[in-house]
Amino acid sequence: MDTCSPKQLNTMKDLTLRQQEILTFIEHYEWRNGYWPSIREIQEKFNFKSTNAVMGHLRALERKEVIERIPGQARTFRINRPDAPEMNEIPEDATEVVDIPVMGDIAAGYPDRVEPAGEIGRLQVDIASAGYSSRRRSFALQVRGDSMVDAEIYEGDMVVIEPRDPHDGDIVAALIDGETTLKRYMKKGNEPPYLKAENKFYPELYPINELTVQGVAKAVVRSL
Amino acid sequence: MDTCSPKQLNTMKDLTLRQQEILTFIEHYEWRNGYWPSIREIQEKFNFKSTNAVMGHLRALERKEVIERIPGQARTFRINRPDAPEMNEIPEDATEVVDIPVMGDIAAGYPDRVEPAGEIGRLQVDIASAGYSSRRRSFALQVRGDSMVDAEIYEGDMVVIEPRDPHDGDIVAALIDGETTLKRYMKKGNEPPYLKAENKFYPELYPINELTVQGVAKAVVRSL
DNA sequence: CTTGACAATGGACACTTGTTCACCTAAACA
DNA sequence: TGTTTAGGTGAACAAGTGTCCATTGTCAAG
Repeated sequence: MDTCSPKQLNTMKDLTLRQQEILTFIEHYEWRNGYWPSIREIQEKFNFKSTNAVMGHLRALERKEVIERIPGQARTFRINRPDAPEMNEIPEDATEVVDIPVMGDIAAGYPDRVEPAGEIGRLQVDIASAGYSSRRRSFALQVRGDSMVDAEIYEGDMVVIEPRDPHDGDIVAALIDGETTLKRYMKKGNEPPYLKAENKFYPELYPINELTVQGVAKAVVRSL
Repeated sequence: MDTCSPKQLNTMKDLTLRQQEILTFIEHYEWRNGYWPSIREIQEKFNFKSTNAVMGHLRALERKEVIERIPGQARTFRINRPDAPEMNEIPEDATEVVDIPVMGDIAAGYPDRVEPAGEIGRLQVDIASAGYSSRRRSFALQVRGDSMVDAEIYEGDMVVIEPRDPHDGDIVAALIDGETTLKRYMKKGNEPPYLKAENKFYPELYPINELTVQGVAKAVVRSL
């Protein structure tokens, strides 16, 4: 633990491959399930024959201050993410911000299979303005195409989707022809609902059934 | 200014006062700590003499489908939000999103730990102790004016600012005339840097000094 | 009065889960 | 060559924790 080459510090990123895998699994598990994994669940995931294999890694992660734990208590983790560097004064009209990891791959239907693709980057979103209500299981989609330009949503933007039933006028993520696209959900009175592209050059209407809508767009995020 | 409070979102009508209290505590606890409470922690909070008092309420909440639990497993809850039915299917190209619940009105600073004392506090939550505590020095600004329309940033958008040193071409939050505004930071070669509005009708250049730049815009968020 | 929902007590039991001790292997140093 | 570090096995223990039993009391509705 000495080493002491001047620049060498435990800067959070000198994790072993194995340690990184463990960490990723823990974070991912929590996202999928809403609660943290137990030691033995981690053990099982990595086919360890002993819980102590997990313990070793957790101790390492704790030593490197990547995670925090409450000794003796079940399924209690805390992930330490790096802080932004300190700088100038914070404006008074600033609002608090959410940290959103953008993960590279996700399983088709998020059940089990999530291999450590790791995160592509992190987005930070002001939560109050994003209007989240669902704590987890929201996800982001990257916009392809120009079908929503009239709503000022452009190619490459990230759209935060919250799974829930749409109301008239909502922008929704809809599964059409096996692909997820953004459309505006329209439902007037007792008429059957339909989906509509927000581009005057795409005056298409789409039929809709129960399973088409995957969620409602809550916010647009454009990374700069 | 909507405070992103957890309990307001599920206005459970058929819940007893006591059940509502329990539910609120569970949500609040998870909020503060990043993991769920154990039965006995709930018991202690309400000064029950028996864990079975808690069990009764939890069973009731389950029966009313307000919460879900995994039998026999510790600290595993799932809150059924009224407006969020079970997700249909997650698109394959979805990216993962984790959000942190954030209380609204702590904009002016980063308050120290505010314990809800005996009460089920509704006002302020210690973000720092939340599981995801992260780059909490970042902040968001709401855009006023049209000085950045050419960068497709419109009035009302939220811009996420990360406090750090700018590079050429970055969009920055700058303190000009006592007000924080968005400008593009320009620095070519050895010439002194300057700030520039992204609107062809505002061809202004602003002098810059060390303290002007408060941070770099990382993302634009538009609430839908 | 009876019934049923709601609220709570007290104690006991068994599974879940974190933790630890002893011991092993392989690679990296120095 | 010994020493350290990362990674792992195996078994066992104790605390954390969910669960269930039997009982008591209140209160509103039928």
